[in-house]
Amino acid sequence: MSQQEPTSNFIRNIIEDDLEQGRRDAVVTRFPPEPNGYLHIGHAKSICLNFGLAEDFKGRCHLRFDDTNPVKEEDEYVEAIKDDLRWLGFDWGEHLYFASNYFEQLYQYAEKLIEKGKAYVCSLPPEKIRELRGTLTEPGQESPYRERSIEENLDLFRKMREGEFADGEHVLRAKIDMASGNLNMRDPVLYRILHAAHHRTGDSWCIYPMYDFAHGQSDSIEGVTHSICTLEFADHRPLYDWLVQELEIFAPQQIEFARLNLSYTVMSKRKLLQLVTEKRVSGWDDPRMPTLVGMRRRGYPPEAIRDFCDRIGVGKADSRIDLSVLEDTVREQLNESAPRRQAVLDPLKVIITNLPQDEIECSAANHPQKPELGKRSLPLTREIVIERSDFMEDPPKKFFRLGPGREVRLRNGCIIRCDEVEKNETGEVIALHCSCDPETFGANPKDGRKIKGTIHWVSATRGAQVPVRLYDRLFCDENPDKLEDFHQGINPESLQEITAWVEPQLLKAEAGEAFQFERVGYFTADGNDSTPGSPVFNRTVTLRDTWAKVQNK
RNA sequence: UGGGGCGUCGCCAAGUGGUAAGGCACCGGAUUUUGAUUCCGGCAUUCGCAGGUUCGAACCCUGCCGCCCCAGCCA
Repeated sequence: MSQQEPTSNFIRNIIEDDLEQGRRDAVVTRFPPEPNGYLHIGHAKSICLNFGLAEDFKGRCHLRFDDTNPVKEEDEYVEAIKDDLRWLGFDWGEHLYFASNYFEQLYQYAEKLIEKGKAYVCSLPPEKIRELRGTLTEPGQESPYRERSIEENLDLFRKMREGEFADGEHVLRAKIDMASGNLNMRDPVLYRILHAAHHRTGDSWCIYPMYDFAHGQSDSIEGVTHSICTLEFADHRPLYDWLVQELEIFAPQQIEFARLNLSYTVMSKRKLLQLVTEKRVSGWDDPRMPTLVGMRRRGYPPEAIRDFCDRIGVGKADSRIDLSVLEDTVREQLNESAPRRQAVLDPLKVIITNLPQDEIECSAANHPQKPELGKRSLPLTREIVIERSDFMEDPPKKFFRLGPGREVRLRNGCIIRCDEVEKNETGEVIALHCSCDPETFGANPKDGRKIKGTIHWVSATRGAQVPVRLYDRLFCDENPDKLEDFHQGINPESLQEITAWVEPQLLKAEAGEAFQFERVGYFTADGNDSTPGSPVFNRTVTLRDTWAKVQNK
């Protein structure tokens, strides 16, 4: 992968400047997922950014679960997220944290705020709070409970903690400015009552801090210097800074960047969850999903995803990256690492009428550009199958494949000529009768004739048939998010299940192993459905196909 | 109409007053027992628009235009 200097971005510039000016003497970042769902490629951008920055500036990056909402979070997700992170290749070392570990500290911070007269218990019902918040253009109105005494606030807040009230009865609010143009500053709710068991703290608490009262303080407690988040939190920064200042604690700097959007896919957890619950896909790890588990199952190497995150850059402009960028990184990675094999997706029988022996052992390189990866043998028999699309009865001049009377090279084998086309009653071509030139195994024709085309094949008697899933983009609309209903953009042909012919070697494929099926694409043995001796292949990505491009003109 | 953010090639993105990096895509052409890979070459006289400052502006100033986000006791 690219060893050159990472391209600069505004966050790097800020950090470099902070270091040079002496505002900071170390770099501490963090990746703060909420354990309420699976990670997707958008999270990968944030992960690569945070861990990458820490690595480049010789600092550290924490993994902190932002678990302040017990009704949505589960331990199962914590483990899944850790697993994804490790798979991507990142290591948080000893720095695994949970916002819930700070609940007591956070509570003390809240009392401090009350004591400073900067927070109060508000007993308005939710609807009333919303009503008094005002609108985008009109200022809000102050809560009638805003001027409660410090003593009363403290007493009420302590009783909230003790469980003396029901959910929603009271709330702790910051006392800031109901007329602020920034809605987040209109006395935001800091704590709410929630009689719910938390995945880590169990029933110890019945009041839980809101995001705004947990995130910045958690950053502060951990000594995070640069708290990097997405653009929609920019409006929260004044509150983040206000809390840090009023609490008189270490001040991290929040920096916002634009979240990732990928063409032909949706990224919101809500929509992804919908795809799963509505059974439009087989699960969070369906190979068509933009989730990390899905991409892993599809066969995308983690290196490719990291390379992708490097290539797309970091900025503040809304953008949508073309899927081809991701596919390119996947191909680049797999081209290097995947052993080559032969497989036929859509078979057409070929009978080699004059093959000198029943079976000939052909030697094939596992990777033509890397002889060190060795060779394997490939059985060539009188009956083989080739790709239907490699034959045309009435081919155009530039078709370098098989046609009546035409010659073509069998990859890793010899040259054959199509002598006869066999059809059934309906006129469908069912087999080709060909003759071979036995002199051309591993050699060019003696008479100097040039054979332009090479096609792949599989022995019809020695090859095997295995299930293959051809995946395509989940959406045919470039930006499903802007559709009235994103379901309208779903690609009805995103999955095609077929039975393909593969060379004998492929039966030994192990779950997760990736291959290039020559001239077709990269395929990975499915991690869930493959069993020893009977792999199931997922098409990870096709090969570039300039011939298809020419044809479409 | 309040607050915040953004506008550099089809899609991303460097650039921070000295005369437009790079990647993807696209278009040639060479090599090739994968129409793959690899390799060469092409691809913004111009930076949302209009003025201004300057010897000189994508970068500074002014004014417009357009797009995104915010009214959860979600994160």
